[in-house]
Amino acid sequence: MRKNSKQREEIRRVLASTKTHPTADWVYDNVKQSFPNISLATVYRNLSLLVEEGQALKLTSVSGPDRFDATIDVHYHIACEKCGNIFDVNLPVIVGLEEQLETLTGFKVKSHTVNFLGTCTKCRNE
Amino acid sequence: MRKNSKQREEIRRVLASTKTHPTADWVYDNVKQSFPNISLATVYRNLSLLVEEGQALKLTSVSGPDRFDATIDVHYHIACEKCGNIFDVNLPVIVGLEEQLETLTGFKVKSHTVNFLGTCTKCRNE
DNA sequence: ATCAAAACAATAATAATTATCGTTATTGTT
DNA sequence: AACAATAACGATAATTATTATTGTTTTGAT
Repeated sequence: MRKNSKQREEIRRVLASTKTHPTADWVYDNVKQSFPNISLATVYRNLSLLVEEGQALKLTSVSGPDRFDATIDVHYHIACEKCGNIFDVNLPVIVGLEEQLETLTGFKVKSHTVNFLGTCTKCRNE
Repeated sequence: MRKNSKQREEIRRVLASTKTHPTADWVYDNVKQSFPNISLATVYRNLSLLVEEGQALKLTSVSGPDRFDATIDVHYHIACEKCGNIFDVNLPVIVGLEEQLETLTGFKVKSHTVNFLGTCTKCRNE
């Protein structure tokens, strides 16, 4: 049976407070403000729990640590090669893709992600 | 100035010989047949070089080590949650997406990937 | 209030990848 | 063909990211 904890609540809050798709380490640093003794392992443990429960997404990039996202409704991402930041993309979600793929392949398709790579507006002007 | 090496040539050959999107370790094991003394670091080093030169792609999955792909023309992937394998998807590449995104965001867009997650036909029937 | 189990902090362990370093191989130049 | 410069090598240490372990504390159902 799942039990609540102050720490998990705060991790959830910190993650939900940003759109920067932070790493576990970033969450750790921020949760420290209210829980100075929290352990990084606790942050990893709870981020995994949140992902497991469908309350957060784990993103994965070509290099660097995993990132987490409290926005769980389907949306796409673009990563900036230069600054490494990941941004949400406002494109409408492509519909019918998954069904098309199921018909085509016989797979059971659960989800899909679309990831763009490029240079963000800020980095272009530097 | 880049110099050739027998090892790099063999790594390239082994990677091109499969459609399984292997890990560095798998490539290492296979290259060992012709170069028993090769070092894993050499495999990593050369896979990175191939990626850098645009002769291979580095894929990234939600869990587990990075995977490499000698097929560089744009195509999409589907990962099986159960067996962990990654397969090529025969869907036509979506055109115009990147341009649309550039207009929308001011980003310079270089590439995009589409990754499906699901259960492959084989694992469904087990 | 009791008590089992869940969660914690601290930290060791593991997995994946990259860096270092002394040696070997490749390649342009004599 | 021999030479010199340096890229690449193999062995291995170091680093990074994440997960597992362990003894203690907190939670929540009874």
